[in-house]
Amino acid sequence: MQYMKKYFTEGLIQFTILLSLIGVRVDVDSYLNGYFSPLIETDGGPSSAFVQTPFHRYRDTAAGHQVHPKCPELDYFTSRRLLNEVRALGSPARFPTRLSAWLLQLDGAEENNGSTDTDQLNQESLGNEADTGPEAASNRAQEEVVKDEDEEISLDSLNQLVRSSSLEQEGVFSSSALPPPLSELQPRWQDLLADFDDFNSLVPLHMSDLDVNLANPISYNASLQDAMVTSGVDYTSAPTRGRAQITPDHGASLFNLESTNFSHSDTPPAAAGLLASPLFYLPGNRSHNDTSHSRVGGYLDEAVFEQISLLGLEGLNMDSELLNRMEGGMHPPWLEDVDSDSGLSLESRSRSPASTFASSSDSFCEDEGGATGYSSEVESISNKGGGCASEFYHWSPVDFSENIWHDHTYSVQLPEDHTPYSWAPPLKGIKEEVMSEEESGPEELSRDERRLQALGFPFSAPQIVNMPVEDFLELLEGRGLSVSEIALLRDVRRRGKNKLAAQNCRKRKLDAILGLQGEVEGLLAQRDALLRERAQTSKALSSAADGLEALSRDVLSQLRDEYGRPLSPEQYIIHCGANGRVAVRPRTNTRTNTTEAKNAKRKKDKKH
DNA sequence: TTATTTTGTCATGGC
DNA sequence: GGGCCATGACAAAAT
Repeated sequence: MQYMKKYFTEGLIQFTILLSLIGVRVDVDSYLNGYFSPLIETDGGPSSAFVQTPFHRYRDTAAGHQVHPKCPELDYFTSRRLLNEVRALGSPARFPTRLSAWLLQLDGAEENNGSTDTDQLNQESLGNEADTGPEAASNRAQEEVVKDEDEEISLDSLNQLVRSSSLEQEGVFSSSALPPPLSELQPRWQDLLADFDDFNSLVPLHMSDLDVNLANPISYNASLQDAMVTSGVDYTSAPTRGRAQITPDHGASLFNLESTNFSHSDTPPAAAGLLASPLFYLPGNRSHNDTSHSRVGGYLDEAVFEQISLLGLEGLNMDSELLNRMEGGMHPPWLEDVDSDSGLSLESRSRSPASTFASSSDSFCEDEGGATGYSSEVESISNKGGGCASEFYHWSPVDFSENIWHDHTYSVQLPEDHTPYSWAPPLKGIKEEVMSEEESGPEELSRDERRLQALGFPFSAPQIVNMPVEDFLELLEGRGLSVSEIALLRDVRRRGKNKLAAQNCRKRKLDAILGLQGEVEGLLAQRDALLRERAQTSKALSSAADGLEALSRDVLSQLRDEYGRPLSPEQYIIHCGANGRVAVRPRTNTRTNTTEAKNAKRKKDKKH
């Protein structure tokens, strides 16, 4: 099944290239990630990332520079975002200047946009290729070879040491038929012992190198990062692949190489070839402006005016102060503050309509099938034509169907695109929205959004959540809201913030688990390496001991006792004192049989 | 249909 | 004291 999928994917890519040749825009990346059909028009908006945290920025890539497929760095999405801003505020008629300017800028933006982003993207891609390409991999491989050579050198040195000692002994004692006097043997023994000192010094040096090598966390971190971004798509080659995503402007994400499983070896040329391919819309490429660009621009215009036409242009009785604040700049101060530590969606697709509303902290009921509880209260207030609720009730309710978020993917959003009023759904949400509109009608609203909508409150839940506390308190106090309304707003804010906090917490927990997993793997690898090192050292030491034993026997066989008889190795040993003097001493009872002791030691080592 | 995972929410504690 | 954040626990939705 995997092979079939692989072949199907490759075939799909080839088919996509053919479609691109004939001018059909295909979003392969989105298709391969299962967000929506590759041929469907991406109608939606920027990523759901309303606020961001560093880990969200780094979620999908080890280096943190990978462009997420949902990344709203496209003018098309920017335009949709502006549209959503207008819609979120109730009516475009409230901001005629801004809206007109925006609409007039569309054509200019079509011509001017995209090239810089794409240029930068390509440069980053090439830069990443240079940093993480096969050259870097080759360097890493060379480093590993050097490390291996170090180990081999250490072991070879040890073996040569033992062999040289033996050869030297043979040369010394075979050169003369008569046994040399002990005074002549002593320097030789000192040389041999000095060699053993060198041998001793070799082991800790080697072990320290081993520690350095094994303690190097880079490899573990890299694999961990790879594992973290591996989700259905093989990202294991990401570090060397670099960012080869081709992202033309206006949302026409033509190809995303990250969705294809290139191997380490063929990725750089493949990426370079694709970058240079006329199939991709590169900055300055004439075909870009002539084909996809204009076509997407046409889609944009159609979509924009279609959406505007759906908004309704009737006037709204907006609170003048709020209106002034919003008209003063489509980015109120509290909404500029959304670049916080979370890239999570505040809005979520509502749970089941039948989900129970069991919050004990507020007094609002589900407003389905006839508003009850708080909704009815709001309605009653508005019907009476008094109170703050009536003010908000005349607001054109925010079209929350366009603001349904269900981004559980911690998507990345570029800082320049985090316009707080843009509550367009992420791509996944787009898919759901498209499907829902075609099949089952508009998406259901979240519980809080339904309440806010029933209240006719001019702010969406994310706006309530992200506005500074000063503005929020001013909102609560300066509007003459009822206790239940204040409780609702407080609950909305509290739940929204806690939702983000929970998502951050879970992400941190996951990262911690993955980090610990990598650490455990690293420690296991280090343990294995140390065990291998110990075995090698023991083997070398045993060999050296054998050589020493042979040398001792050779020396003793050539020595004579006072009666002219050769010394028996079973009765005498050659002892080296601390001062370097070498002497022949009778064996003691505790050390009568070195062979047995040696064998016992070997058995003991084998057990380990 | 069931088991597992994901997500939202609440409660609690610390800052 | 209030707001915010982190986190465990629970329930419901999603897979």
